[in-house]
Amino acid sequence: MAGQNASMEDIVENDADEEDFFFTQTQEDGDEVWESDLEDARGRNTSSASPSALGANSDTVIERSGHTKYCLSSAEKKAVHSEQNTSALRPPDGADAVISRTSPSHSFPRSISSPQKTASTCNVAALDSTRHRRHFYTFLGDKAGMDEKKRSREEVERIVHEASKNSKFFLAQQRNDLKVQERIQVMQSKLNMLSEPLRRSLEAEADRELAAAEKAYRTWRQVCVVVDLDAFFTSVEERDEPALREVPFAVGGGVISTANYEARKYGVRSAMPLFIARKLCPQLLVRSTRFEAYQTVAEQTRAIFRDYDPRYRAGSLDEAYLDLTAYVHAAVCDQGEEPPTPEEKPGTPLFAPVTALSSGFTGVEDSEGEGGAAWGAMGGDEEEEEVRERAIQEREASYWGVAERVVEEIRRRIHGVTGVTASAGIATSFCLAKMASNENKPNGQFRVGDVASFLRDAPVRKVSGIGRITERCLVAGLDVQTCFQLWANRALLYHVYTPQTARWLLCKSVGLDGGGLVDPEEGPGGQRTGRKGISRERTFAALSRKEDLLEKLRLICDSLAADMAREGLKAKNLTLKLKSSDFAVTTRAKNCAFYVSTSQELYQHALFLLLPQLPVTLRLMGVRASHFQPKPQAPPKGQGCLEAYVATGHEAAMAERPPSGSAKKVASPSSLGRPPRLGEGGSFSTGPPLIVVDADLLSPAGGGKEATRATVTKQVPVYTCPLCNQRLSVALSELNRHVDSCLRESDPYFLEKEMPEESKKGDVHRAGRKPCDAEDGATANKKSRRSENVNCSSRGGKKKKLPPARPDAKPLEHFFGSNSRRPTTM
DNA sequence: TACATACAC
DNA sequence: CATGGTGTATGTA
Repeated sequence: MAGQNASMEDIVENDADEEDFFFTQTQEDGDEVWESDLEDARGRNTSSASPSALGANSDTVIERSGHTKYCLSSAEKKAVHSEQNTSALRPPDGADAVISRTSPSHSFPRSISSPQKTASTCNVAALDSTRHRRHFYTFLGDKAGMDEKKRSREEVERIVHEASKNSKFFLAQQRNDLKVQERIQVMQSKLNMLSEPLRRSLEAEADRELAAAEKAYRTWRQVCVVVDLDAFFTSVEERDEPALREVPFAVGGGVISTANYEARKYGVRSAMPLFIARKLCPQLLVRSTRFEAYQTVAEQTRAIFRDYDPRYRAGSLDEAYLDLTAYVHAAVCDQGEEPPTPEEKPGTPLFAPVTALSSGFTGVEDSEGEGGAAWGAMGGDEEEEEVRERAIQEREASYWGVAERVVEEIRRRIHGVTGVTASAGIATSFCLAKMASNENKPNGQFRVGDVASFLRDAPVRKVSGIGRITERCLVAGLDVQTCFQLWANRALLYHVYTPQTARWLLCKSVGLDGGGLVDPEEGPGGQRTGRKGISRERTFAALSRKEDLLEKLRLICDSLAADMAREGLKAKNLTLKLKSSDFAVTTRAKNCAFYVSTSQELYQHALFLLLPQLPVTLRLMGVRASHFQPKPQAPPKGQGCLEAYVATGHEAAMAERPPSGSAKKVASPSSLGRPPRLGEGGSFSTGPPLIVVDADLLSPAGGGKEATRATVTKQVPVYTCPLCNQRLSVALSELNRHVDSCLRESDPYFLEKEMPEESKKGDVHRAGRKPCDAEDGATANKKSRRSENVNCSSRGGKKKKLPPARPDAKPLEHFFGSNSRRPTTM
């Protein structure tokens, strides 16, 4: 990837402040977005392709420094593909630079590029002058497709900038950038205070942890493979309509999901808004997504993966993690050979021989001479050792050769069955395989042979899990750009990051999975944890009017409830997400007293979270449900509600209850003073909002966990208000009043339904709770909104937590009023 | 627990 | 004119 290499150097070396804007990069090299991780219905049927059926006809093999690259066939190969990063293979000059930058004497004490500033004194201009601008452009990915560029990188930058610079989005990005900049300043001042003794002890700690991680995770024989479908969405479309292949083409809606390689030549990228894409490439052809088709293809590929690793993990529709160790071992044995044993290559700290590195030592392949001793002591009979060594290397080569042919076969089969090409990475850990899968796409594969040389010059950003922000912190804060530098500055990591994060970074720097943080991509041992949450969110043209916002909320809740019903989920925790028209994001969460699942329940609780935030002008709302009710797996027979309640307390009783709908009266709903409305099924969006207080919501929660039903009925009951979670030790009539007041605040239509018109307004906020906002009444009356009243500019002032029972009126920050009444998009 | 952030895709 | 949606995890108070 000569082109890629050039761009990376561009990024790394070009500190010039030639641009007067910075822009955050969202996603540099993902091919696809918008792919939710649909349930991987991994079957356990392990039909197995014969290992001996390996394709032995790889067309292209390029081997250097232990890395091997395969190409399916040159005819199938896209033109954009080119050489791999050669700088990683050419240590001398690059290595020198690296060493000098990271030698202890340089890394401590830290020199700081800009004068010490407290975070509060930062301003855009000052930050601007010290900025590595190029990191912050959006959509300027350095992937293949740019090397035959019809548009130069500079041109793309200019166009993107032009289209972005006056947008609210852009301003929001700048705000976020400032925050990150403050973080970096904090990091730097922390580093300034790092004493040499402390640095040494941190380094020792880092080395201890790394040694432990090496021992626990380093493998030399595990065949980890990451398979990734190329430009997935567009590839599927192109398969069905080959003419699309020849023209710049993308799949997406308002935002590009995937651009084909033609379009990428123009700078069109995933996550790029369509209007910018059109500026870059006016003739761009855009289609909307056809998820069913992609899903079908994904399932076809998964059937193939299962043949090689029944425990494979699907990272997404277009990505899978396979452990081919067993398969490859079997294949090697089938060839009448003997796979190398683990003992033949004991794990060794990767960068440990620093002195060897600085003197040009490049790793295992250089097993002759003095450097080799660092990787495996050669003792005793030298000649015998050499013979043994050679035999090992032969078996080694054979082993990985088989692995590469297996992966090639997998890719060939994928292409044959689905018509879509795939790229793959092969390595001894998944994080390395993941990095490698990007080395040689499209339609190529890459094996990490010599880990040290692969990582030495690898930009930290290539590590899955190190994103834009972390990269910036590492580069600007620690002057760390490559994985090797990450390792070399490990003491600093332990100083500025939490031990957990530092450990994780350190592990990645040497290509180790694990390290404490759970990697969503890799996952420990292929364990699949059930889903933790489910959410729906929607962007729309900015809205201010209360009834408009509530309408959106209802639609979202309807949709979420449908999804939850489909999966049989009931949740106890709800999070409301708001994005104001200026792109500031706020979340508000609450625990519900009881599990909720219906649209009505979701709506009531979400409303309770939303109302204290009003007035706001929003462009997005979302609701997330989490803390699910445990699924009734093998429900214990004969154990009724009561026993469960007594045995394990209220929670267990909740869990044991039959699904909604059956008898569950605890407190009479009719006692609320008005007729119960609406049965179970009705969709919320079909009628006006209705208040429904499920009988379930009003169950008494006794004075303690040990309380039984019997005692509850005898004592003064303690109720939990279903909306505000307040525990009330009151008579039922008093409870009813309380609930009414909660409802009054959470449902603007309540009064219309319950009271004569006249009495509405003055009565809205009487229940002893702080009014959400003085304007509520006006809002409900469809008055047009003043906008200048809420500009609460206090940055940095910590928000007080909102006690669920008495939410403060807390308008969103950066409220920019808007009276836009455009038709909504939902 | 609640909230803000970061990340992947 | 105009910048997405779903899910996971961590840091912090």
